[in-house]
Amino acid sequence: MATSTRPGPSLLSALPGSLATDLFADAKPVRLRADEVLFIASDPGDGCYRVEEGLLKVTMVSRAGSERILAFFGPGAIVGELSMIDGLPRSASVVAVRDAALSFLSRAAFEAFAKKHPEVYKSLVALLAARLRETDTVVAAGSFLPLKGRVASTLLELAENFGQDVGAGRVVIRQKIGQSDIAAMAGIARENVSRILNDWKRRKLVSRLSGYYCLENKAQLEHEAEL
Amino acid sequence: MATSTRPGPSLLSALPGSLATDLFADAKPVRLRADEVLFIASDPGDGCYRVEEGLLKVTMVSRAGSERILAFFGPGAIVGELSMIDGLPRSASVVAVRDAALSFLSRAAFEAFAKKHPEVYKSLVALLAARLRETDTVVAAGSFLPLKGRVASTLLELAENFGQDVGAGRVVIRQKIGQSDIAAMAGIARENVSRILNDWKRRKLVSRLSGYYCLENKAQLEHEAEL
DNA sequence: TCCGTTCTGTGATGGCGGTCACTTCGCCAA
DNA sequence: TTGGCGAAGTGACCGCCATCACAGAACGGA
Repeated sequence: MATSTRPGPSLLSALPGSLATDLFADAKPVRLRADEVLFIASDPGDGCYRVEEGLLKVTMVSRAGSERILAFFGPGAIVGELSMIDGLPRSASVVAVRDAALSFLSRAAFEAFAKKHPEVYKSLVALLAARLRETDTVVAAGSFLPLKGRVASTLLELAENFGQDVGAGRVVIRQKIGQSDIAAMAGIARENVSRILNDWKRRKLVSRLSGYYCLENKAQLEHEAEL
Repeated sequence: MATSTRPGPSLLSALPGSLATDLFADAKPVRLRADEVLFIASDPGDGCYRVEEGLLKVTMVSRAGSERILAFFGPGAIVGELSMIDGLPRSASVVAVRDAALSFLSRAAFEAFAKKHPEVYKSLVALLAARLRETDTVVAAGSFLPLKGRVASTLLELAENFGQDVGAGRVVIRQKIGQSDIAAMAGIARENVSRILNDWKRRKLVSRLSGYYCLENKAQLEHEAEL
């Protein structure tokens, strides 16, 4: 029943309905307040979480303190699966952007479940494959695109995950994302995001409706994001 | 026989011995000459290859023609698994750096095998997880490190895959890799690789023995590569 | 051994984009 | 309304690094 929220919450994260339900059936609930840290890179860790509600960000932080956001994850998404799989320390940090509720699944629980339902591996493999594709395009964007291109690319990624189509190719990003977050995703300075976004507002490529960014002309943005 | 070269060819790519042998038991052999293209990004594709001998590089190429090398793969490595998994177009291009021999495994063959031996999924998952970790550190390096750091990071990655320890912390990279390739891996200009490498030669951090780069002081390089 | 071709070394130059320093806006709470 | 505070806008500056332009080195045939 109702396996998918209509716009498709994210190819990058969700497991197919019934499987996920069973897998997390008796996972331990975890709550986070806004800005609370779930874990940081290099922490030991051997389980993953499913986001039930709220919003998380996955980041890498430099010694100097600047952060690069690898992804935002909303309801349905899985985080922390790498350490669950290989038992190594967490590869990145995860922080709640706003209050969030999660379910924790230990490696042991996962393996027990997987023994009975080997199909989960298929889903896991699909999930990892999708992440790998996404990360590869991030590397490519960082290598080839100038500022504008990277911002365009970032907006499109957000639209992919949180976008709601509202006709005529217009897409609203249904999460409050600030410029500094966009900057941290694109890996550029916040000031430049401001400049670029304004330019695009004037040229009617994007707009802002009560705090939410809206892509007015997705096609044009895709063109900007081309390698 | 001889499934493994002694130093452990690469955490990032190989499957555990017996499994791999069986899985690729009747895979179709493929041969490539140096510089020949196996496939390019966006090609359709639904199978993967195991490198039997030779050397491949995985790259993203921009419209403008510049390339970013995501990885080099030698014997034992698996390439093209993403399309095998999800059936989508190839996410990157693969080119033979020198003459190479591969085994091709179709998606169908893989799935048939996986039905009988669900353990392969575990290996696949481990493989993908390792790749994801690697890619994440590439993103981080690109975000935070200055030129030197990225070169250091690149050399260490090469050492990881192709390094042979020769005592006293010295590691030789047992593949002929030119400066332009290092540059393309680090995502910087070739000229700067030259400058940096010379600086390091003077300071005895690296050396070159008949065409092979050698890390004389791995610890110091790791320090350069720190976020 | 000689030559061509492909790699490597090095300076000069310029531009993209980061940083700094503010100002202005928008939102909420008193 | 009115402060207050964080987010967003904008200009000026400046440094890192890509680019350009060659000069050597090295290597691999003929």
